[in-house]
Amino acid sequence: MFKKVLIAEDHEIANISVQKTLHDLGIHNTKYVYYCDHALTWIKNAIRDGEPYDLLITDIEFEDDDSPQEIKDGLSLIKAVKMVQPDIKVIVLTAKDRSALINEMFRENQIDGLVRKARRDGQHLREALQTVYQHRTYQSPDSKKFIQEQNSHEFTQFDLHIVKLLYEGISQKEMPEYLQQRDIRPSSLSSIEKRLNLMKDVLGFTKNEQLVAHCKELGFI
Amino acid sequence: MFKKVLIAEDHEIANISVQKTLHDLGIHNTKYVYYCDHALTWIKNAIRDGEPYDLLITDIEFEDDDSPQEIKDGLSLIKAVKMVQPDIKVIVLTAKDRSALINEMFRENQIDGLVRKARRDGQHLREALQTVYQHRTYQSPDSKKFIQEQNSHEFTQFDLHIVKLLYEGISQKEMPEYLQQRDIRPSSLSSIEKRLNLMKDVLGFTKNEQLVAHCKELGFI
DNA sequence: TATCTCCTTACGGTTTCCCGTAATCGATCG
DNA sequence: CGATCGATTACGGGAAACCGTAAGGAGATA
Repeated sequence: MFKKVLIAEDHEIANISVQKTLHDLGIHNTKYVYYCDHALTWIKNAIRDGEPYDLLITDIEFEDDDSPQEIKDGLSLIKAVKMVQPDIKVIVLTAKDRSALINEMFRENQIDGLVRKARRDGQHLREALQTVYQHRTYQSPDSKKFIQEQNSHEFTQFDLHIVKLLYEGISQKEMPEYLQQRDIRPSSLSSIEKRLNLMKDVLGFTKNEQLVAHCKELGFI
Repeated sequence: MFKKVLIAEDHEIANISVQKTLHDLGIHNTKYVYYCDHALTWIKNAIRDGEPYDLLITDIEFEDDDSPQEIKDGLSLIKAVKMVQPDIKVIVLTAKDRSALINEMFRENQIDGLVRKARRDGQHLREALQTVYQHRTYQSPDSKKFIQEQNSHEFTQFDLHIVKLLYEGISQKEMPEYLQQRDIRPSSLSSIEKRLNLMKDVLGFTKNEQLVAHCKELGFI
């Protein structure tokens, strides 16, 4: 089993449980941190000392507080960590379902396991630890189901831009101007309308309100 | 300190930590359940056996799964529990900030403590346990701050109804019909428009998209 | 260069939404 | 009973969004 594990998770309550789970599995050399920046520092120091971590368990969403951080979310942390230690195993622990981002990370071999914070998450974490230790990838059942449901529409950068503008209160009529300023193409009102229609159609929505709420909920914007 | 505590929390990882926290404080007579219905049953049985619980620690959001439940969320659970045991102390543990609902529960003396799942939530839970045991109420600092920020607009039932309809993809034009069917008043298009304007005005929004996303994010709908 | 195709843009008619004003209703009070 | 005030509803003009169709442009191919 893994020997040396780093846990990056801002919620103290979640952090305690992960530690306890590892402890129960006989992993005693664990370090837990509440900030991404700290996580990266510990990873680097461990390499410097010739005793690198085997595994990083990290959340995705980290809350901002009064101590400003360089790295603000788990995905950025993973990228930074993989730069300095490409062979480290990574298990992601997340409350939200961000299928698009997560799928991409799996494809790029940036992560080895995904556990969604849900009813049986403790069990799933144990399974993930076992599976990833055997050099296989793991996804908790909830997230698998969700990803299957969810692959109905692949959002392009353009899609996300216009949804984000909607969320910021920009009217469709004003959008062409905004998009041109940012050198985003296409930029015409027609294209925006067409694209919004397509998204709503695929997702079974009738109103932009639903689309914006949906994207917000999934963490796309 | 409390002697007998019931924990209702669907996430196994959160549940483990709460148990551990209680254990560290010397509270060993704890029961943890993953469903609201189970929680109510245990409360009732404890009363029947003459050994009622001192304290209920409960989440608010419970995820649906394949085992259908009578009580689907923490607030309903609290109401049901208070019916059978009005003197039980209640600490709520929640990830989202539902200031309106929570404030109401505090006012009605339905809950004694509120801990938001955040960076220092373990610490806050310990503080809540101490404070509530002394018959005082407790709110974790995050939630206090949030409630202050948030009191810009007090959403009425009517407000939430129309926002919810928007979220469901109903056009404003169709809303009067819906509202009349459900005996909600007022129901005219004018009233709906006026109310939407007021909400957007207070919150500094220009579009319904923002309003819906905002309410969704705060768990109002 | 001519042609075909795909993507983008332009345009016009219809619906919905927005917003101000005026009429109606209902309860309270002198 | 009439007056008054607040809340609700009705209405109408103008703006934005919606939707189908047609025109324009860039790239690929022969």
